[in-house]
Amino acid sequence: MKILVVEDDAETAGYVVRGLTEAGHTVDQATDGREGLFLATDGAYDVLVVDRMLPKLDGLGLVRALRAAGVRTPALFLTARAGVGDRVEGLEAGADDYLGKPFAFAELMARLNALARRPPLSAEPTVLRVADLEMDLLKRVVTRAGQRIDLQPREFRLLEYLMRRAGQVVTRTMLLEGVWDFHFDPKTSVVETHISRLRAKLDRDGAPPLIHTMRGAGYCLRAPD
Amino acid sequence: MKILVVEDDAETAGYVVRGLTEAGHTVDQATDGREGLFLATDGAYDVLVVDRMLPKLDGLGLVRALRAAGVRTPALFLTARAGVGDRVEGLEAGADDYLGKPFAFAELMARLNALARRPPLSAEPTVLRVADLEMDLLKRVVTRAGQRIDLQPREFRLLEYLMRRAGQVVTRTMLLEGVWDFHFDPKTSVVETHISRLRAKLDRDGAPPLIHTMRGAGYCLRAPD
DNA sequence: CCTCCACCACCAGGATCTTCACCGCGGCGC
DNA sequence: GCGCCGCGGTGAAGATCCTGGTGGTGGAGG
Repeated sequence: MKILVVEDDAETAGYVVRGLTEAGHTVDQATDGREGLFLATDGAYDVLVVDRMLPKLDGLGLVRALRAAGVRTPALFLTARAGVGDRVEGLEAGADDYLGKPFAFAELMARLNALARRPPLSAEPTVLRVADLEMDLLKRVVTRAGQRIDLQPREFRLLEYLMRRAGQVVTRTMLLEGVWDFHFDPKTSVVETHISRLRAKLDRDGAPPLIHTMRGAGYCLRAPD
Repeated sequence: MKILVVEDDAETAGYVVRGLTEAGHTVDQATDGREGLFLATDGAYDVLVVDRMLPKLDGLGLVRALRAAGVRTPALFLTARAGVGDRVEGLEAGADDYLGKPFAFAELMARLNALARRPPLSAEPTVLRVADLEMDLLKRVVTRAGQRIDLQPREFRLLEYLMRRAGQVVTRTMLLEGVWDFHFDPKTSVVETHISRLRAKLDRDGAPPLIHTMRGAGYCLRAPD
């Protein structure tokens, strides 16, 4: 899930961003309304978390502008007080939900899931499987043929990305964006390096390789025939 | 299904009773603890819905009295506050589940079904166990390999949280929220400090470590392989 | 055979975790 | 009230571990 957090208060922002990141989401951050609007207009987010009061352009204006631009990404407002008046105003502007500060992170998460129309925890697949490779997202444990494999955070993220797109070709650019949050080409072989490390761990004792190189295109995780 | 609702607030009571009746259940009602106890003692109910705060005899006392009288009908507490402290208190008294107000009727229904379906013997576990580590919630006693370990209140809370989620990764954010009731990032190493203290007590005489660091993710309480 | 791309061993910088000493606050006994 | 004591939070120092960059090697494809 890709989330944009627009919040000027560094403390709140940090807390939210950290929590969302820990929960395995990709998070971008903006500290004022103008920047938020700029980022949000590309529409690549699943959901927005927007502070009601912001420098340059406040939350209300931001969402109104977004809607006017035809962006329908659901937005949740963070607000000091969530009185009825505020709520109406916010909903008219095109917000989808409200959360008063201070709030419990768990509640934020639940509401975001609801907004993004994701089934809450229960239905969320907690285990990814490709051939004899398993990844348990809750336990953060990966096994191949029942054998435990431990991965570094980045390796884990990389493998998760690949497993969620098993059978598809995944380009280097996709990986840089999805796993590294790089929106540019670092001109180094970070990706290759990590693919290499991952292979070394996955195919340890002569197991058939799962990660296939698509020369000139990218990589593909697929069960061997 | 036969259900007893003990609730003094007429509005909430009406809401719950109507919903349950419409769902095809037989519902009795009491408006204070004394009356509730009187009705519940005949044990003819499948499940009880009990407000935490009641005139005459509060929910805690009611359930305690019932259990003392040998009635094991599962009980669900409705409560304004559902903090960890309250929960522990409630569990000690013999409640089986908690639901904070305000609540969705669907959730109440789901929880009641779960409670009623539960084999009566296995009431909410009063003892948590992970490998050779045991925590008795009633006695507030923790032992490792039979050896008593005493913990400070906060350490106890932390360990309880971890044990209830044994095998899963628990993020720092989850801990701050669930154990400290912090809804923000304190930007200090409170969590780490207490994890450290807990480890020191748990793994005293060279016992294999139970708390595993998931670098970049959080911690995980798990039996060693 | 040549070129380009992919692979991987190695390293240093830095992020993250661990531990420790210290201190404040509140409870308790006097 | 007063002072002691113990719990629990703070912050910094040090250990540990990750990770991205570099560059040489090897193999695929033309």
